[in-house]
Amino acid sequence: MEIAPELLEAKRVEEKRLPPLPGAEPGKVVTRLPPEPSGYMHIGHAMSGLLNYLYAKMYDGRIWLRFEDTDPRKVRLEYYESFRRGYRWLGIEWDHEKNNSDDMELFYRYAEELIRAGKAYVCTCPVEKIRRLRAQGEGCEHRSLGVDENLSLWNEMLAGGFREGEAILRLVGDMKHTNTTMRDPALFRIIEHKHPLTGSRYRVWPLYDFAVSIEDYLCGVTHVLRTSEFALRDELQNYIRSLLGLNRHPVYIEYSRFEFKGTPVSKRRLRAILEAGLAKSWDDPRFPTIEGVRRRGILPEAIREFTITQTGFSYAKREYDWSLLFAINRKILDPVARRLFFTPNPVKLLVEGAPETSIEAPYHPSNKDLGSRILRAGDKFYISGADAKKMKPSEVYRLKYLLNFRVLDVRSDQVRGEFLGMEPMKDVQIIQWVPADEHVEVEVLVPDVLYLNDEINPESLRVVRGFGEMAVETVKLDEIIQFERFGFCRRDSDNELRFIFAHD
RNA sequence: GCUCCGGUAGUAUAGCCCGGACAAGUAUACGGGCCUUUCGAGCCCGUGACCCGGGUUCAAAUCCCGGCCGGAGCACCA
Repeated sequence: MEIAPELLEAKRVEEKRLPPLPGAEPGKVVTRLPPEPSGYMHIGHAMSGLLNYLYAKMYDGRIWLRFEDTDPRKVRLEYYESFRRGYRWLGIEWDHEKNNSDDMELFYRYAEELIRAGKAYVCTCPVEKIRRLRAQGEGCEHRSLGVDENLSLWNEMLAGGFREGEAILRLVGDMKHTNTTMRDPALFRIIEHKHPLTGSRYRVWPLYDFAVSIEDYLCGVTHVLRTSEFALRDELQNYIRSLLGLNRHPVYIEYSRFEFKGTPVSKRRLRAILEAGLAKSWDDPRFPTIEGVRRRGILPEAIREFTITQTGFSYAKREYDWSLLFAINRKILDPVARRLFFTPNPVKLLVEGAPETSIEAPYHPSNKDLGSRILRAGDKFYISGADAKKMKPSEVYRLKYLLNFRVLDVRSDQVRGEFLGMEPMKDVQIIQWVPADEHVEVEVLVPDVLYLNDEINPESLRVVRGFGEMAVETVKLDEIIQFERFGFCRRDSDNELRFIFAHD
């Protein structure tokens, strides 16, 4: 029985679904993308963002893009854009956008409300003392200050009466709580540093838990999908909201970070690579940054499918093998990528008796829409050095689409053979080639993992040079093609024939 | 150190809540075969896992206890 292939395909896609979201009602789900614009977006952000987006979509809900930008010292304008660009590239469409720094006045009002309710106090202890006391589970003398006194201290903070580090606003929590985040956490601190969006207008900045609690309420967020380092904060954030009468809490789902073997996402370790001179920029194809991953030829659809099929809400540490992502990428690429000839480390080949001719070669073995090109040939060629090296006299090979030849002799700089005919022969090794007088120089960057066994891999980027057939010039910037028997490569430069190897 | 949370093949996961058709499913990787004018794709076959020990039960990957290992948090970062 014949089954229409498109039905099979539909079934395949149908099966790839995220597990149901607890407590989700169609049409009512609201999620959020909460990047901190303090670095370039990387693949971990991408997968986490995708999860939030996909669930919003799955339940016909809405999603916010909300920048968690309340540490002026870390935040930079270019990073906001990095995230917007990254999300867009992934096909994530957000319904609303805002910054936490938009709501400073509101945060101040809520702070005052907390102080008036006797639930927050200004603490002027030195940091070390605060840390020590929190560890010991004991409060300091400021905890018992009166509301009026706290109010005037708070206003003094806002007015600039304290310098950075001299005073913070703290929540009245529970100094004995086993969840240490509940032990009178800091709500606001003073930062004397220009913010890229608000300039010098504010000097008292809310901390994460305070800003997030309020923003998640304001945005009507129903589901928070985030990595596990936040797990202990659910309780705190719910508590802050309830003190403020904001009694609608999201469902929290936490999971371990998404990391790839040999490819750290930590800024510290990536910077070490940069400082060691092993990479020049954050968009290096070996980097897990979105730009790096994109340059490497990974498709957004692949990341999307990967997130849906290979991901789970596991707390256990995980380290994905790149091959898992490559396999998906390859399956997407295979039916649409043009096939071209490339001869790395080329060696000359002379086929005695080969006629002057030209052949038409399809760009794809089965996808005819991709068209074909004409290759002209005489008796002189270049073939891949690796192929030449394997050849032994009397062996028979076929230059793909062109002719068969028998090896006469093999030297390090040239292989000589005799022409055996044009028609394909059975059980003959087929190799790629370019005409000796009609080819272009091609350079392929081959990225590998940055770290091997926890140490910097000094050979994480290889450069392969060789000759490509003339049609390589028709490959557009960003187009991903397959150099036959070499691998899928993306053109990385507009004016040079420089490619980046994705995977085989 | 303290507090949480985990541990299913090399890797990533399904199953665990509600114990039984799980002699553990899938993907990837690996091995073999078929197909193919690519060492790619596709198709077929195969190797490979419930951290350890005890307990509960007719029955445990699933429940309980202990151990070991791993992760996260213990910020005036997010």
